[in-house]
Amino acid sequence: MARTTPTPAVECCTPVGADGFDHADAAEAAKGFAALADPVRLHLLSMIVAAGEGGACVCDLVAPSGRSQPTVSHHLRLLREAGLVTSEKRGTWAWYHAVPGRLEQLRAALA
Amino acid sequence: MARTTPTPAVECCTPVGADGFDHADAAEAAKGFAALADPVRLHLLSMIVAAGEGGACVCDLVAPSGRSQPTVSHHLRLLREAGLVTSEKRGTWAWYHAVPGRLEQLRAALA
DNA sequence: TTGGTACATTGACGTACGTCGATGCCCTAC
DNA sequence: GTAGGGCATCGACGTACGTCAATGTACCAA
Repeated sequence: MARTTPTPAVECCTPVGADGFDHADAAEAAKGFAALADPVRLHLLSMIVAAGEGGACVCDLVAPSGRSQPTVSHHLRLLREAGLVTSEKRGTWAWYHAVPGRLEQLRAALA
Repeated sequence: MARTTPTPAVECCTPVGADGFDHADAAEAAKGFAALADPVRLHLLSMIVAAGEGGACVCDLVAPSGRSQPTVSHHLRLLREAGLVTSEKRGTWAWYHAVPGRLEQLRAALA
């Protein structure tokens, strides 16, 4: 805390009281941003978003990412756990879809 | 790469070619999001943004963050290195200002 | 000069992350 | 059933992160 100890001669400033963030909200938003804090995941997410309605197949995400298949699977899991994408298994292949609401939510946190 | 090895009977999907992200852009955006990937930094940034034109004094950021002064200093340094805030030393105190352009830039990356 | 205040830096510690090779599970084709 | 491909999980490794106590630096007041 500022100025709990003997105060210097001059006031430092007017305390900033209003912070728009609840602590729980901050933790929630931080998790979302953490999922975006890696170039590989941004790349994957951008491809999934670009795939639109139909979704994107993992088999077409591995090569462009330049990472091994297990690594891609790991990143997709993180994106899923952050609520940014959903996954669906269709026969042999796994399809990932973007969650626009979650993106919008994070964009709103940057106001 | 998908389908470099003998193809199964059915095509998996139509490859997603168009990803809006240049690799360099992705790395740049990832650094910005990494700076937002911590509740403490989100809290600090929100207070600095709320302080507006005048900026926020560090002495009023430490207590609300619930972290030690060195830890707050560390987080402020990361925010500064990510281009989200600037710092200015005025006499005894240090003032931090938000960089609205950088925030806008990251918000745009979520499109 | 001497003392105290504001902030940054350093060093250390535990933990989480990014990456890969190896392996396991499920589905499809034959 | 058998074989093979798609994807997730596991185990291991190096690195980066979040945190604090201790210390350093700059400034102000008496």
